[in-house]
Amino acid sequence: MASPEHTRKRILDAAEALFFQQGIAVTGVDQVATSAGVAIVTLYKHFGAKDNLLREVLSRRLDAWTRHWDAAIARADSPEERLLAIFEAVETFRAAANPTQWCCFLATASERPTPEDGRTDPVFELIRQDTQLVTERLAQLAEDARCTDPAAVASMLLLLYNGVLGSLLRGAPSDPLAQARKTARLIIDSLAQASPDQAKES
Amino acid sequence: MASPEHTRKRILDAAEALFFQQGIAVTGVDQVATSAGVAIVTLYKHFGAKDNLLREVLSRRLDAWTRHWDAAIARADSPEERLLAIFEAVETFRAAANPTQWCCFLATASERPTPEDGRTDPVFELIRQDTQLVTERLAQLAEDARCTDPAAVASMLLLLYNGVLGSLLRGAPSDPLAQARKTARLIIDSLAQASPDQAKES
DNA sequence: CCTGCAGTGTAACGTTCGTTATGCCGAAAC
DNA sequence: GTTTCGGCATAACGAACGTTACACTGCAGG
Repeated sequence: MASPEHTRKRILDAAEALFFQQGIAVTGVDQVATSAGVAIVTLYKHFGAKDNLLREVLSRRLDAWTRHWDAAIARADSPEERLLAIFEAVETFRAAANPTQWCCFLATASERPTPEDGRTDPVFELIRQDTQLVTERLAQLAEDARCTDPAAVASMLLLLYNGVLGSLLRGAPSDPLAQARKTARLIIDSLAQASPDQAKES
Repeated sequence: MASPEHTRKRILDAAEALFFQQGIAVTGVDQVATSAGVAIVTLYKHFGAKDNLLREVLSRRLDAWTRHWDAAIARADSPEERLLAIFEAVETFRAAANPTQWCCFLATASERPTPEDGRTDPVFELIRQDTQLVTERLAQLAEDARCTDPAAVASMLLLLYNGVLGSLLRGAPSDPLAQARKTARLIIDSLAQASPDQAKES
């Protein structure tokens, strides 16, 4: 009934849920173990330290998020829809995975001291990877959509994406994904094949 | 050299900076006291408990934010500009106050367990007040601007506002305020006195 | 049968944290 | 000159936390 990987997964699931529903620092290791139905010793056999556990949770999360976004892009059938796929991905991802308050990476960044220059923190490295993934992908998708100003479109969509995540945490607006999709369509329609004169301004 | 109120303010300033640059739970009371240049005993004489300190920091922050927003609205000279004033307020507020990573209220919500129904947490009450302030004000301003769908405009602007805050935390896009202003203008121009047919969809 | 593995329970250690008690100092007020 | 007030230093307590050690159980495979 308990293969090592299954135990591992249970611990990761419990940690993900607790860390990002109530906060990382405020969640004790024993609470994670109890919620996963394992002994504290078992948790430490698997992960060694709380920070490693957090790192593996975030790493798994980054993989899952990438796959969901990949799938959403693959389902879309036009460059414009592929730009909007990020919001589809948020929806399917939240439906499939352990529902957390909002974004695990931003939540971690929020309650963790930024490492002083020179120091390299593997957890912050994952946060950086997440930001890099979203930034570069949106830039690429905006280019593929032949926008007149791809960089501007990418920036605005990243702003909307961050807005969706922040809105999930705040609880308002209540339907951030719908609002983001509407706004994104507005942006794309205005800056995609729009007349070049109104695309020039700052 | 040290009036009681001055000492109080120094403690609040230090707490605000530390809490929201590196996280609340991760910041010890002694660290706040040291940073403020006061003794731990003095801090407890003034606030009694860490949670009260946090509450007063947030309360002061809500007041200051309200005032900055008021001023930005007063400076604007058209209904559309008054809708956009929230982004001006973010800018002047961040320039004037202790610069924090992002939004104190969302940061607090992120690392704090949501109180179970029935329980009433004064800190969460302040978070709720912040959300209520932003929501209601944007709705009112959208009405004043005679938008065809004021509720939709208010929701989108709240999404953008949350996007600005989240982007500040993420560090990308690098100029969230500029992106938000551009996007907001797009929204307002499209849904303000726009032709009623395209305002009906979804 | 015995070896090895995955997991459990208990207990403990060292640290940090929030909080409080005690006693002292310096300056302003009467 | 003494009282009062705001603040400081030290020390301590109890609780919680991250972490580890030790001894035990149950099960699979040779």
